[in-house]
Amino acid sequence: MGIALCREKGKAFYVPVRHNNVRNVDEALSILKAPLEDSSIPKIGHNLKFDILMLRGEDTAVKGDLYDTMVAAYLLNPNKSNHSLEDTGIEYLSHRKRPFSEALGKRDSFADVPPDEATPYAAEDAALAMELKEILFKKLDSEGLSELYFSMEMPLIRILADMEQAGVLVDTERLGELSKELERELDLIESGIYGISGENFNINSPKQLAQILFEKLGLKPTKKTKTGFSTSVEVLEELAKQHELPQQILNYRTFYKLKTTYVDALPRIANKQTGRIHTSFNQTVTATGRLSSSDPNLQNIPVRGDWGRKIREVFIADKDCVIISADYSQVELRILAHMSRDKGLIDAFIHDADIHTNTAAQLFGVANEVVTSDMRRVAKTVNFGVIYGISAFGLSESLGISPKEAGVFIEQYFAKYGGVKDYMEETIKKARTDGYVTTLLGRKRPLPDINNSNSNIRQQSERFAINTPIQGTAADLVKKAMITASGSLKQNNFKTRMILQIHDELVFECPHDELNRVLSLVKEAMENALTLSVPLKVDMGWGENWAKAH
DNA sequence: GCCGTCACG
DNA sequence: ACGTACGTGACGGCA
Repeated sequence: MGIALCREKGKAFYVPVRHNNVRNVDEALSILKAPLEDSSIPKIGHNLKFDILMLRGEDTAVKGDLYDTMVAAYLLNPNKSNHSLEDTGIEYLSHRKRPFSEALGKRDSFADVPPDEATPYAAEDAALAMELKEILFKKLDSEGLSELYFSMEMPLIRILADMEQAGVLVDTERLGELSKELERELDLIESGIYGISGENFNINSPKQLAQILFEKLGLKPTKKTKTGFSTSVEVLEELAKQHELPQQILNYRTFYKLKTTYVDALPRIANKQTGRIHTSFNQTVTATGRLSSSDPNLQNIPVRGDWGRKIREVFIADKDCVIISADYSQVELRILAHMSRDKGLIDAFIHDADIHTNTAAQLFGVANEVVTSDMRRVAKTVNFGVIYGISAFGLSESLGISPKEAGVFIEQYFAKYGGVKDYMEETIKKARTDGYVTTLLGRKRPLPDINNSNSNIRQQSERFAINTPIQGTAADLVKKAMITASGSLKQNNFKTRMILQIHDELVFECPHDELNRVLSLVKEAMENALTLSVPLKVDMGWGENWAKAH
């Protein structure tokens, strides 16, 4: 690896750091350390979080303003699936850059690329980033996205680097025990399945499973996929009413998923010395402004059921520390209340009502006191549906009723929440004229198909138009809370580290003696991240592991 | 490399 | 008649 530098357009250099077969690398780094740590010198680069983390490994801080062309390109169009330097160069400069894979050739690491080959490649990177910076940051300005970049996304870069570097401690020994437990469980279920089926087959093959279910046993398929008959949860749950096999398949799938994706995968990734897992928090992936997490994804760790608890118990705090979890209560519905200005919804949140019970009372025309759990379940699904850009079909699918019946619920909802109805119509109308939608803090998502003549495609964009301002504003809010919280932790010289973000939840690792002060600091940062027309509510918990913090 | 499936918010 | 809930990432199977 190394650092590519660019002093002026067209003139760039490559400084090898830890590059194989190059001597004087420490000398190279020592020359660079001063300017890198000089906070009056801005730093330009594509994916600066990577460089920051790499240089931290060389005991070098990167100070000063960060002009990250990857993050800039993302804000300009979050719909794009990748914002690589290659693609961004082509899009904004028609500059066809030599791809990284080509420079790498058959070698495993860039550090093995001979310096006389690595230099022109890396220098091109640096020069391109420098050229892109001029264009992209002018464009951010003209698109009204500069404020969002400089006050939110830029500070976030270092915070995400901190979180990735901190990592999260896992009890690898306990994961080993859980793996054995799951192994035994799976063996048992597997034999049972073969017994019922009368033959051995690959349970993980949807194709072979479909053959057994729908041909051998003659069960009636209820749903199709592109490739054949579906064997998904909904289908198997339906089939379970007629035959004992589908339920066993479901049990098998659940345990298999937990074992392969979490229990067996996590210890492989954990640092052998420290036992900590270091995810990547991706800042330029989602269309709505959320973060994503990968390698491993720590935003989809199981939480439901006994096994969810067992798995979250392995995410533990270091010696003399506790895990703190702080999550926003109903944040998206509160944002909907604020943005729609719907009187009933705002009123419910001001009085801290149980929002789903409240909605149920409205939908079924009864008093809150007589709302049944079934009515509440329906209302909860409707509330989710509203945020997703509700459709009769979608609601009918998730409630297991006819689209006609679902349509009645939707009509009833809009009759009671007229503000939400008007807001949605206005949002779609504005999206049609503008060609994009925005969040409360001005994040944009272009909707190129909002006027498409194909109604399916157009309606999909209409759902994006409804959902993105809500989901995206929630993302803005959490990011702002992260910046405030991490700033306060730093200012007070706390040892507490923010270690995870799961969309509406922040997780901290906190020494015992800081606990009370950190609890109030975090709550303050999160509940006051934005001032809305409804209060923001944060639930907090703490304990020796992530399960107990909930 | 895509598909189906399923873990999370 | 068509095909639809929003946003992700990882796994195994299969071509």
